[in-house]
Amino acid sequence: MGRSSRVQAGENRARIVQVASDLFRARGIEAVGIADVMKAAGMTQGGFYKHFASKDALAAEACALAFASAAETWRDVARTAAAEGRDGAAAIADHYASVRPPSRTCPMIAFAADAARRGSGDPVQRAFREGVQTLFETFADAVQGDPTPEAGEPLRSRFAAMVGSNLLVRSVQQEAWASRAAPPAS
Amino acid sequence: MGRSSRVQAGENRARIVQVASDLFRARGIEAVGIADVMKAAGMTQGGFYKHFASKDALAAEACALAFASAAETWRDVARTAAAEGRDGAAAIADHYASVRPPSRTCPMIAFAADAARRGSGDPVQRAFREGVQTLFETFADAVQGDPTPEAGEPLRSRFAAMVGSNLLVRSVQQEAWASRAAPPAS
DNA sequence: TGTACATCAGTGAACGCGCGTTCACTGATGTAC
DNA sequence: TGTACATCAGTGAACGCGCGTTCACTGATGTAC
Repeated sequence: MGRSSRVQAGENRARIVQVASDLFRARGIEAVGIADVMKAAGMTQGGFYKHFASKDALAAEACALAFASAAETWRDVARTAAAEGRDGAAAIADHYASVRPPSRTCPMIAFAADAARRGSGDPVQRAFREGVQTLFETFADAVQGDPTPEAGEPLRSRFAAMVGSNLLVRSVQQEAWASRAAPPAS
Repeated sequence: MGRSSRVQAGENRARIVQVASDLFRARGIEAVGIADVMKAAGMTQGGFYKHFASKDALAAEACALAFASAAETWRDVARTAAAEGRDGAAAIADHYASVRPPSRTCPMIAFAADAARRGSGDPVQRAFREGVQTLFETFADAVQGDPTPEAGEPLRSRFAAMVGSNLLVRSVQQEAWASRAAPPAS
């Protein structure tokens, strides 16, 4: 096999990021090797450095993609709920509490420990910070169309409670920590 | 240097667990090596396996110690608050939100990702689950003496919000995510 | 209480392994004329 | 449109390195008499 076309190379690069995003979410950045990622993308590990300067550079892009993917799902959930007259933020919260496969673990939970241990200039830290901001804004936008804004409970607290509950459910692995019944929605 | 006395050996073992607990909380289990732990405990790495069957076995004990240490601090905080007529649970929440050195990172946050990725039979997972239970009970005990139990907000939600807020503050590294002003208390 | 011996906590070097990264090479793709 | 050459995406093996773990050894501690 010789050189791929530029279009193919671009597709290969995108697939590496996509596959890495899923693997890092499921198993953590440290626990996944370059060889694992490249194999899952259908290539050999030698070609990795034709696309990325380092594993950290890939991690930053994969982290950003995970947040972008989650935000898009949230928007869909809120839009569907709004179309049915339900509260978008409550729909997001319900969706968020539902069980998902490891590759769809909330990126805030999957990458929090890594982000916390990296300096503020680190590219992964930056992707994490921007990703949290995006998710919070998506959540806030969904609540603004709500005709019954529950006064008194600041939005950030609701958001934090949602995240904290999910963290405890996933890590303790007992449903007792779920804040509400998980719907079968994906 | 030859053999240590049984008393000294016991002290050495306890010091290894204590030092590992701090290092694992600060940097994560994977990022800390046996050699790091032993060096911090004032010994060489060869002696490690005279005390523990594996790194995982140490991790489980270190995790349990971190939770026990946190729970003891919470009890002190609640006791002091109660003696001054303040609400114990609120005092714990204030303390919890305060900035601490990395070695005093909340064990729920430091070990959550690891615990979530381990099976339910794993010793670290077990230590984590029991530790969360202990912290929650400590929190609940502190609130029971509260003459003004805020009705409507379940205790688990308050607890989850506290944890989620802390997770976001530490990982995003921006104080905007703090649920309340952090007091200088240690 | 002393003495001779067995035990075993701790040392320091080595082992195998998997990791991130590098590199010489290949051959299809892209470019210049 | 064809042809000759340069480019470079991908291959597969190798490189150092640090990790968890093992091991032969040491000598103070603990034990038996």
